[in-house]
Amino acid sequence: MAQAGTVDRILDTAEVLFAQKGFAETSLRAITSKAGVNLAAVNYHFGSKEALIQAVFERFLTPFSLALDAKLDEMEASGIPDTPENVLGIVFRLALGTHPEDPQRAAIFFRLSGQAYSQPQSHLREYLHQHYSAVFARLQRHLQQAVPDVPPMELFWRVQFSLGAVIFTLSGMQSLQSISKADFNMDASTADITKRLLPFLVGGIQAEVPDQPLHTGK
Amino acid sequence: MAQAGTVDRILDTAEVLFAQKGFAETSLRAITSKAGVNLAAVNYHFGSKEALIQAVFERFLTPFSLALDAKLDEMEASGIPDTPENVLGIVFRLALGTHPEDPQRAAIFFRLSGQAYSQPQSHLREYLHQHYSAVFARLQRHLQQAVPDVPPMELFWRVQFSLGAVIFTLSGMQSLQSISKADFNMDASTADITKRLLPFLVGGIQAEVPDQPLHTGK
DNA sequence: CTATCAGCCAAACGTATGTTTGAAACGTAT
DNA sequence: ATACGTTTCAAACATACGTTTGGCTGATAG
Repeated sequence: MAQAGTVDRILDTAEVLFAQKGFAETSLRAITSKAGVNLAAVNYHFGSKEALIQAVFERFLTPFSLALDAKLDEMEASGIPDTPENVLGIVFRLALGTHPEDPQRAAIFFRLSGQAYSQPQSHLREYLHQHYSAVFARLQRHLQQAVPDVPPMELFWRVQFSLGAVIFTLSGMQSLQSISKADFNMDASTADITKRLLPFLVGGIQAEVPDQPLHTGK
Repeated sequence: MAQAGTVDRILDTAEVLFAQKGFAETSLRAITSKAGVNLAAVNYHFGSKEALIQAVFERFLTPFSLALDAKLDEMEASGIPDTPENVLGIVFRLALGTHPEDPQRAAIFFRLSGQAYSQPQSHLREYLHQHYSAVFARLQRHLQQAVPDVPPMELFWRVQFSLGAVIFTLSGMQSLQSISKADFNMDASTADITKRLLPFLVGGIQAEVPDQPLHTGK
């Protein structure tokens, strides 16, 4: 078994640098030198840079999706009603609270997700879809219960819109904060923005569907 | 003056490849060979790769922001009321209609914007902010008129959320479409998604602000 | 004590990148 | 036709990257 120190130091450093500068812009040399390990360690322990990236995501998403599954179990068992507020609240509290020891970790989580989604080459995207689409579908089913009047197709897109709002905002927070600071002289933490996000998303998800038929291609 | 052919062929090819694969992942050799021009042409006409990227954005955003400014003038002159639907409608119609000769161009526009925003190194972001923050602020002022009950700070974030929903969804449309096709057996064009986006964003922007004070530090 | 083997290390390898160079080709005004 | 400034071109340059190599280290088992 790999000695704990090296592998974890690589993962810790890589996730920070990937979140800060992106995958292509972060070299293995930057990671290893900052982590204080030898350059060859990455290929020795992970096999390749791409495998490193996947490992970083796996360490993030596996605990998250397990916890989300458990919370949804809990919700179903205790009869808490499916409202948009409840379903989205679970997700947000989990995203913010999965690593209570390090509040900045949540920001890294979102920035990494943003990087993954804007990555045009789809290797990583397919990997994520394969490993985590089940929990995602379950989430969407609960939301559908919450807003039965919204057609499933419409809801699918609204979930995508919500994902976009969340990931985009929280992954770009650093720069947005400087803008908001300049214009409003005020800070904003990840938790703050999340609180603002909730009513926005709820309002969007349960908005009335216009009854004029959408032009859906003949 | 530069010969029109070479410069435009480079810009045409670069914007497509940047949108498809990202900035770092697109080499000058890929651009120049696909464009049928010499490798050195990029550095000769633009100076550097980074300048090329900025030139691509300028060609996109300058006409867009000019047209948006004109439309807002028009709106103010003709006394059309500031409602979220009207303001957002103007933006969307413009984004979709600025290049009527090529409907795919709108998709490229959104993909490029997504690339720009997810780019963690802030050179491009600062450039965009410097050149286009004025129109952006004007847009936000109109929205503020539309929803006077939403505090300015709250509205600022809701605009960011909206931007995220738009850019994220439309820039990732290609892959999202394959998902939605698999789950719902249905296509979706940029125009379709835009139609779905509008009620979602309006619902989010004019959602009631929770009166419990936000935990803002302390 | 010695053999073993996973982990570590410095060094090198091959490749791809952005950029620069100097000469050729071109168009245009004299 | 000639001279001149601009544009194009093949080639080379320097650098950075991901990956591989072969030997070294140190703990563990026989």
